[in-house]
Amino acid sequence: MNLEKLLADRLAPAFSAVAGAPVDPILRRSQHADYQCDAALSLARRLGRRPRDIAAEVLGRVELADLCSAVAVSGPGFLNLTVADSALGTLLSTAAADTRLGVAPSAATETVVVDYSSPNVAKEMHVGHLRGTVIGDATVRLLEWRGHHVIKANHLGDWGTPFGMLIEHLLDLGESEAADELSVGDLDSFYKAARAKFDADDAFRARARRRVVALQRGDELTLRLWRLLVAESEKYFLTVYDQLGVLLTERDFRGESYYNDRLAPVTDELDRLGLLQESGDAACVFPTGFTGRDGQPLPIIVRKRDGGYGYGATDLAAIRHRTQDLGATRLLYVVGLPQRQHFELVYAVARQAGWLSPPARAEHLGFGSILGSDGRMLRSRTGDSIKLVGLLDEAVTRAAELARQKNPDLSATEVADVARAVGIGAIKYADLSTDRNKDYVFDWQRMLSLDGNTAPYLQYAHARIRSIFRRAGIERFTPAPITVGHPAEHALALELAGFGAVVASVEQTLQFHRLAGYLHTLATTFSGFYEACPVLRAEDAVRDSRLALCDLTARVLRQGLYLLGIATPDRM
RNA sequence: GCGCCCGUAGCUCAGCGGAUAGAGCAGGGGACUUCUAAUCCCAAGGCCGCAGGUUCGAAUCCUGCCGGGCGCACCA
Repeated sequence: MNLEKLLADRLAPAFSAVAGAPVDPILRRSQHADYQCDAALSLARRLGRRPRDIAAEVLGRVELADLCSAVAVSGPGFLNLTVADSALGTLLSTAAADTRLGVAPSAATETVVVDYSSPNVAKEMHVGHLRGTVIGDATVRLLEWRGHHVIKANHLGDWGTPFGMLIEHLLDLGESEAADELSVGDLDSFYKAARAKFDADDAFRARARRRVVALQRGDELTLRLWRLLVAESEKYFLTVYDQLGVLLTERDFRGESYYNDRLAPVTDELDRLGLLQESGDAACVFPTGFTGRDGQPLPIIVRKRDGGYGYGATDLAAIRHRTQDLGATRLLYVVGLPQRQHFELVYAVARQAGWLSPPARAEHLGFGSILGSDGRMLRSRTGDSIKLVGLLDEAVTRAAELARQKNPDLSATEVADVARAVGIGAIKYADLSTDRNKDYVFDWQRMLSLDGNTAPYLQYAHARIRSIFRRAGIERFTPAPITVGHPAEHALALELAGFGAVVASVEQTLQFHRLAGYLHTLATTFSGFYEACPVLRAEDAVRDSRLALCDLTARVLRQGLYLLGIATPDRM
């Protein structure tokens, strides 16, 4: 169901014939027609001809009679295309009969690793983990739907110097008490207590340092305690993921420690390649083209002065593993924007070492911060970071109030289901509906609003369509052929026919706000259609066709929201 | 000092080198014996941070400023 591609595939040869070379027929939606083609304008200079003449010649050659009811040269040389109702009807009838809604899997599927979420063991998940987890989840859903082999990599912070103090604190508390504290999700106070002792108590600090050494040496007792910390934390993270409704499971934890055995080989290989340099008693790689303060070259610290490996080494080992062992060709890192430079360095080193060569490539999917209404990073009144579970609970509570207030007919269980879908959906949608590079302002009022570009609005649009079928007493609907006639039907059909193009585009750019924007436009266009075109009150074939349009709209909304990780209740 | 991100309507944001810069919210006006008004329709609202440049054409590309945020060696 990629109408845009159908049109482009007809225009391209006509343009190529006129230009004598391959031409991209720059096609886009238009206010002046259904689609406009801008290629003649950009071609004018190259061909030394007037753009309107080029457009006219293309118009003479292009074969569009079956797809368009009108094609005309307009303005300085645009080609305005009006899609034929008959073509829309055929296209949508086919899509409606397809479980994939006419969106085929990607032509070139590949193995993709998505590195995201990545909380730290024995540390609370806070709002800072929200965006990474939500964007990563949407990335996984979309790429999987397009048929790629997607490997979820939850790069857990499960190794490093903090574990000395955490293990010593665990010993102070006693194993079972510590496990209790962690399993109920009180990670924050556990970590803070350890930290406080580390900062205040010299003897504790000394113990913690010895413990780190024991851990790195592979001391059995120490490792057992470390595993206890990791296991309890993972258990807790899984409850958060469950509440958030993301696809991450226990199989996706791939902590930093996973790469421990590979750090020495990676370092040796960098050395053999002549990339490793001693600098200030540390073993570093200085990729070309990066400078920091005072114009000094920027290093990736592979091995620290104390002999331990830096996180750069772990990141390099992970890249090598992902491309060489897992056979991945697309490496995605859903990590906050502040770490941009770090990843640029890592990718540069990996390329120089030959672990990241075409077609394999890495991409940092950075994202901005979540801000409070004061325009500063979202924090609690006391200035602490906000616990993610608290935020999610509040979303569900607020949504439950809303559901009870708006629809008193719902049963208690229905309210609970709707509240979860709407509350969690609202948070995710607020995140995914704006450009991920930008910071965004967290605002309960706005994200839970029933109108505007929000999850509740889209969920309502979906539920409203489902209610049409309930009212009609239709349990399982078999789509009838779709016939497009009324202008509002035409507008809706045109939107529906654009779903495939949006999905294909987001597959490349991973700009989920485009998908969100598409769904919002689809929902408002549907509302216009529903306002203008009677459905159940229409007669026979028209009624069946309109029901099919309704059904297809509901399914596209449902699938689109699913790709964003958002649930669509049948009733609201 | 070097680098990255951001600056578009009162607010929150779209805008992929092309026609008169678009939505939503708030504020103004209208439409309920309803196919769920949790909706829809109408009007209003803009030196696209500033200044140059490239181009037939710039919110979009380039350069330089201004403003906000964030990085820049042994934490991840």
